[in-house]
Amino acid sequence: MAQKITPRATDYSQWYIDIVINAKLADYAPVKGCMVVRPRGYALWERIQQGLDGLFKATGHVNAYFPLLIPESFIKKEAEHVEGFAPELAVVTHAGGEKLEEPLVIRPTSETIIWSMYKKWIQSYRDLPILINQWCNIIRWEKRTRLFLRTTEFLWQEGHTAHATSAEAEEETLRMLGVYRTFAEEYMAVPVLHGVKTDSEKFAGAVRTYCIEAMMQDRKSLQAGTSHYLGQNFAKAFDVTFQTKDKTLDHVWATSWGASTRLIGAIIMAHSDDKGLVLPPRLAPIEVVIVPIFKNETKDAVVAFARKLRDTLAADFRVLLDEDDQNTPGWKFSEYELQGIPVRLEVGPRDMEKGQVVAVRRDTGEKAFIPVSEAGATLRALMQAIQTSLYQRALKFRTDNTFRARDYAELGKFLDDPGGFVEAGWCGDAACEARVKEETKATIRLLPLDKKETGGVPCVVCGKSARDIAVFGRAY
RNA sequence: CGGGCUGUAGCGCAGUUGGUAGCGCGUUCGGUUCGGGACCGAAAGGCCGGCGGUUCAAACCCGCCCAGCCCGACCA
Repeated sequence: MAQKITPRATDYSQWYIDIVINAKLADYAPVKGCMVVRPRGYALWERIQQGLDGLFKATGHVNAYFPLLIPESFIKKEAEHVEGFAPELAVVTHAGGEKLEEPLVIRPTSETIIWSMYKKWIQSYRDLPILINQWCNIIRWEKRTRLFLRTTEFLWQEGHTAHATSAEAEEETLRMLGVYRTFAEEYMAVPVLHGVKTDSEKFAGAVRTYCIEAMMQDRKSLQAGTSHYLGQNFAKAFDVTFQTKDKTLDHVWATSWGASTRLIGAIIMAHSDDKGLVLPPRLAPIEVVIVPIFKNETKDAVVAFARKLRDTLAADFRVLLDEDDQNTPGWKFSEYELQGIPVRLEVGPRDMEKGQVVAVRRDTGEKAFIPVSEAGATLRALMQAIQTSLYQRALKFRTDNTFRARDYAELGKFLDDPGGFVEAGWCGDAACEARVKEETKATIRLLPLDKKETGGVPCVVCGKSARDIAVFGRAY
């Protein structure tokens, strides 16, 4: 078979690539570091978009669109911002056959162009808050790329909000972090830690960066969403002020938050197995595939039966009926397992006689015979069970691979064997953080938001009293 | 951007001391099949990643470039 998935145990990286390519989620593009999102990958992205967009709208946000091209001078206005992004910028220097007066940066993120506009739109506290999100593509020139996880161009959403007070902006930052957390856990079935980044890991231009982090099956961490409290940094850089209720002038307070097609990588690496993709029902573009099983003489009857079943289910489920008579049922079973469709229904002559169908779960392989009359209700329950089970399994995996290190030697030991998240005391000094990174390749993924008491433990590196319990891990 | 591996039919690979390329799967056509990746027969499919060099002659030797993967440095 041409379609062969390298087992996870043999080569995890190759397994991931094999899934993406063989499940036809994406393919390599002619330009280095770029990928084509194929229809099956894009359908998944559309499900993600719908889910997130619904949550954004429910929290009062609206969508808009800002340009791809940003004057180079804009990027340079916020000192930290330019320093952070300079190495990964793609810049247009020529257009219309002429050299441009001012080079145009292809957006790596849109804070600058958006805040240049907010300056025009905001005069009074009455203009606030502004709660805008945009869905778009961005370009960051990456040295080392991986399908969905890190590509030169990628799709994402970026929310940019403007507020009258610091407290309001802080509240918004945390609200959106909560939205990401809800989405990851309830839609993607991926449990996440939520917390704040250390200064060395925070967004260039932010006061504070919050994030959600998920553990993949190789025990590495994947940052799945970020929410930034920007303070007045961009308002000051773009001179965006407003008149307050008590007639004073103040700079506007800001947030920004984003999640990208990387979420697809998270879903793949959290749930899939050596047979292929495993998708959470809530986000699966197709929830149920019906595979009719027939011989020439039984084909008409079985297909008619299957079509009726499909038409019944179509009202409540995203369902596909595969009537193809060239591939064998066995071939189809493998193919749809590779594609990650949560439930397969097999219907053959024997089932038809008994008025039943065979339901097979993608996640466990478990088979059940269910009466056709109860198919809808049973499927509904099955989807819920799969969704819950995927989450619980991922949560157990994370719990089983989260450790508490008492000293530096233990930190290194846990990171190497078996790997995973390691909680340890941290004094807050960047030097201690840097030493861990240098010597173990692990970073502080976050400082948990639901703060754990340090209990008087020392910093795992220097031994001074710890300010926080930090979560260390190797990351994508 | 450094170190390593790889690049030959759509995919996976073979190709001897340099002599203009082969296997499996897939594809197309015909037929038989069909409850876990079916079988028989026939056929199509190649600028050997690209450019340059050595040679009477290069998939093979040399140089440069490009791409992919892995390991580092940098990042969603």
